[in-house]
Amino acid sequence: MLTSGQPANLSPRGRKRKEAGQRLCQKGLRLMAEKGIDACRVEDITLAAGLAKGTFFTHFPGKDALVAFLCGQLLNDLAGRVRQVGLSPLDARSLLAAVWAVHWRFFQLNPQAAGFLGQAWARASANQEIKALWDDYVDMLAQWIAPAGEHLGWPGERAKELALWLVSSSLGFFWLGRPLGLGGDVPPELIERLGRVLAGGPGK
Amino acid sequence: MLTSGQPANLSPRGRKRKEAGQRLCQKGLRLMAEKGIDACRVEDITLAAGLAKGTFFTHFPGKDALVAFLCGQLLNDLAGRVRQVGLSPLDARSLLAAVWAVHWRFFQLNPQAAGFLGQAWARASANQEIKALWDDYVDMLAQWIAPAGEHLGWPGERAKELALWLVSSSLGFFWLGRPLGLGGDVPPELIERLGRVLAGGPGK
Amino acid sequence: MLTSGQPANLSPRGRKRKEAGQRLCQKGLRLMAEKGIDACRVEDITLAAGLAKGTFFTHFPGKDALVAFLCGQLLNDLAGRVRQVGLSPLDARSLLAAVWAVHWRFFQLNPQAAGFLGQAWARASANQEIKALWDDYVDMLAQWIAPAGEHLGWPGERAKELALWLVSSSLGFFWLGRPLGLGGDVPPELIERLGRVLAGGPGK
Amino acid sequence: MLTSGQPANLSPRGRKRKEAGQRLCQKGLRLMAEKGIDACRVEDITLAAGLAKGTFFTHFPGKDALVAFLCGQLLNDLAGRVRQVGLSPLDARSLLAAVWAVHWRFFQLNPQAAGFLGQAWARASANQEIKALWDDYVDMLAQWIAPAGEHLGWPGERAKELALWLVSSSLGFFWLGRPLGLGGDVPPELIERLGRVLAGGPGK
DNA sequence: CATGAATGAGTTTTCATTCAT
DNA sequence: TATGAATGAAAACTCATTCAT
Repeated sequence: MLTSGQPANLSPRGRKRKEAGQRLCQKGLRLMAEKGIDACRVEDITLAAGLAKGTFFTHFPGKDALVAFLCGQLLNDLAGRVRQVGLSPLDARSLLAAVWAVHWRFFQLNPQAAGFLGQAWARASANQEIKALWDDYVDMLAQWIAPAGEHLGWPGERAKELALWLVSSSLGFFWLGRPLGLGGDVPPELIERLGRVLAGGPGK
Repeated sequence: MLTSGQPANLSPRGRKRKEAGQRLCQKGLRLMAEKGIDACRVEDITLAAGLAKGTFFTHFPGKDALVAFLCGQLLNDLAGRVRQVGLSPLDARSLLAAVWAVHWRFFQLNPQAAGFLGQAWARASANQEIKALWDDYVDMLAQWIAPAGEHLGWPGERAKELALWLVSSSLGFFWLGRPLGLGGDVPPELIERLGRVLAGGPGK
Repeated sequence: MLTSGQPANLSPRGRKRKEAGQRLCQKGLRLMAEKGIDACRVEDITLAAGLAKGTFFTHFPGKDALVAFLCGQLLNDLAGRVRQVGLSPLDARSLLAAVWAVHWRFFQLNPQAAGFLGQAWARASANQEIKALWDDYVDMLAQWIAPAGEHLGWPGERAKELALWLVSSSLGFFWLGRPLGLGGDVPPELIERLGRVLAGGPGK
Repeated sequence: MLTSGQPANLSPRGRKRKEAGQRLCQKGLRLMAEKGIDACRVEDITLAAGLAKGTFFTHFPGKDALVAFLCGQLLNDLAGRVRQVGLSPLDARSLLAAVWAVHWRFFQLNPQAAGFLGQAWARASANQEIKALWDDYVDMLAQWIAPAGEHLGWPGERAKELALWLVSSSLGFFWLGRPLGLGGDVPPELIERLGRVLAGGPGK
């Protein structure tokens, strides 16, 4: 696998191998997001990474494993950003808004992530590993925002739905929007207003 | 094709064929939504419809055609419901809220539709027909809601993004939520509150 | 089948059916010669003949049967022309030349026949009926020309080879030539000279 | 591809692969000539070559490619033999006779070649590559024999037809003859006489 | 470890033929 | 008899995965 604890003391050989694995991830993410997970062959990825087809299987047990690994990586990344939001004390509303904004910005700046996760999600029904990753992520998010939600009158036992709403409204927007050429350049002030307009809020 | 024009006098043979075509659509929608468009073989669909494999190709030129046809049908259905919203005069905020609610309810009651459209979307980059259908739908929606949006300070030239937001936030929720067992039973009052909480609106 | 003995007293229904069968043969010959026997679907033929697909099988037991029938028809036609040559008394050389010329002209004027027979031949190994038709034709021809051949010193037990030579050198020329755009307009005097030049004859 | 350039240092792996490719060609030629190009499945070929079905497609992009490759190989072989005829100075008549004899002997000794080329030809209308190969071959041959033809009174602008005649009268004979069991054992002296008898030449 | 040739299961699609109407 | 919908066998081709070198 690729997640090696120690950051240091790698033999030059080990370093090269690690770099190869990272290239596999990078190129794999890009190609799968662009061409579609199914339409992207293992060989496309290894070719882009400058490796031979067979080498792929020394890094991952199979194509599905790469998909799951990338899912985990992206969700991990997101989780880290969400955690940082919690470091600064915020009132309930601001917390939710901040969490939402984290997701929005992440997908706006990583259209590949939106494209990839959107597709990967379609496999959740067939692939237990992916489903579990998403489940865990939404769970974690729900625990984080549950207090804020309850403070605003959102029932605690429905926190998962609130979390799902935060994720899906941002991921969905960019996933559906990218192929249409929409979303990439929405100016910040409009983003803030999005929910308000929708909700019939004051709009200022 | 499956155009459901006149319910008029069909020979018993014609009726049978039409029913077969509808069964193909129904079962196709269900199976593709559940197992994934790619994972669902043509034979799975015909078997479920009680037909032989080859019969599929007398109804549709290929698998892609069924996917596109179903996309068109679902978006058409949605468009019809949106149009009905316009019949009763509403202020800007209520209009947007109503349009959003139409989408939300549609996907809540048709989880298959969410599952299917979510996946079909992944093929928009590769399948021009599907992309065009989506493009047209978002376009139509944008024109419908542009005045209301402008009334609330949302720039008219960004109406497509607003439309996308309305669609994606509802489709995304149910698409991501269903495999997790979320979304199906969210009570109406929470749904109304969703956007408000998110947007930091009054929330009460 | 299509070969009905009685030329007359056909009910109007019978006449129509006979005409349909002839249309099937005509269009079938043309389409198969043009597109290739395998590439030409049964439906292509019935469509061109203004009939429904299923009707084909009330005229012929299968596609192969049409191919064989057309083979037989064409070879029959050829045989008839060859027989006419025998009616006028000719010396040995002139007889052979005349028989060859009959074939040559037939294929020059019926490029479809050359195209069709050429392909049909490829099926002789798999289709006993076609093989038998050819075998019979060559046999018949061999008996016709054997005396003339022997008169010129060609051993009688090799008459089949002589017959084959007469047929193949004309059929081959037009079959290979047509797709290249060659052969259709070779002027008569060159045709006469063909064999002489090749054989090193006087050439005048 | 199968370019047989240098017989030089090939890794044992490369040698094995090359041999596999050659086996594919050999068996493919034989099977297609015998059973018919269309009736011969890719798997028939690979099985005969001791390989798995999929391996075929690592050597050739598809079945058509093998057909075209074999066409090219056979015509190349023929071309080489024709070129050798030109090395020894001959008068016009002898040159034409020699060129014809080269074709005749080639097809007599390689009945598979006749069977295969005959069929491959039927695909010239559909397959541009094959058509081009034949076109080039006839063109080349025409240029070679044009002077000799003109010397004997055959118009230079009709040299292609003369070339076609030389090829088709030999290829046609063996192609049509083999399934009938004719042609394989025609003694040399009869071969020489063939054209003379046909042409009404001296016949002795 | 890296390589890339070999594998073969799996999928779409075609089309001759059957048969109920 | 004519029709055309249904059938299902067959074939080409793809590609994840294995494994000898």
